[in-house]
Amino acid sequence: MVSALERDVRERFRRSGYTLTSQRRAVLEALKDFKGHPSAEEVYLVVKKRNPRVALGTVYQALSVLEEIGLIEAKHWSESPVRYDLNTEPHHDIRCIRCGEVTEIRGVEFEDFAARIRENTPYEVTNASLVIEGVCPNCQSQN
Amino acid sequence: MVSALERDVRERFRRSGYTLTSQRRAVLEALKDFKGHPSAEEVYLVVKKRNPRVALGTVYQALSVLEEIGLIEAKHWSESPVRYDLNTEPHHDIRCIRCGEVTEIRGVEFEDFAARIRENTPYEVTNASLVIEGVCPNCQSQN
DNA sequence: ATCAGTGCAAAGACTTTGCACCACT
DNA sequence: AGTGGTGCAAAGTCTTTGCACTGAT
Repeated sequence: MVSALERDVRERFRRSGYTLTSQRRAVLEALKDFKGHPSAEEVYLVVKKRNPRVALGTVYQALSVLEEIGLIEAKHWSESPVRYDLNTEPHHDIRCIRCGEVTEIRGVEFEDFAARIRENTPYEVTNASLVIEGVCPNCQSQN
Repeated sequence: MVSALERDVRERFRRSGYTLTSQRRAVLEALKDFKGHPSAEEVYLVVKKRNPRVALGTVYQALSVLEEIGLIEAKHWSESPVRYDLNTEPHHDIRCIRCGEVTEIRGVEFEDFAARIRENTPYEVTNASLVIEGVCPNCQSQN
């Protein structure tokens, strides 16, 4: 059976005009398998295991295409490298500023809030996301 | 008369243990004067006009100290350089992905939302902020 | 044959670091 | 004289770019 995600992937590539290449698919697979929010470098390492010929530059390019067509989301936390995740259910993540662990936050509804933003600006909003950082329970106890 | 901000500045430096040097003050002044959200480089250019001997590295260091003690806020939009603003009234900014213009969004209340976040995670939240991007009216009309 | 996509290396942008010097205790 | 801060340059990290090559229409 072809999954809904699979159909969505093909559909988005078709509409965008970009080609669904094996490298781009591999990046998507790597993101699917990766627990947490890998950086481009981390995605690259996973992808390279299966196909050692892929270049880091290609992974960057693939991530940028996948983000552009809405299949993945880029997270800009305050430490440097951009991290990515599959754009499935809307959800929010918090990242520990000590150890870097990323955890999902449940029970917080963002959509009404995003709607309010759209009502209150003449901009055409393309991205409204949360950056949440803190200290995880584990690191708190190590004080 | 010594302004409230001025008192706050001294107080925060005192509590933090950092020294309120002329360079750090100059960075703060530059941020006060700058309309919009300057990058470290832009702050540096302003500061250098008054004191040509300051180094870019010092500006980076000063910004990092000022952020740490809560006097300024760092904004991580999706294009690369971090941009800063004075941490005065809570407010939200949207940045045009075409021209880079930053505009304040009014009429959106974040505090209840932030409280919900705190309730729904075991992390000690140190930073919860919004990244909002879009296309400004001016750039929309240039399509 | 064409043309988007790729691999590779080199360049680029932004930021941090190391270290000698400085200024204030 | 000791300690945190500074100026400067060099190094570092993350990302993009140029270009020749490849692979699918």
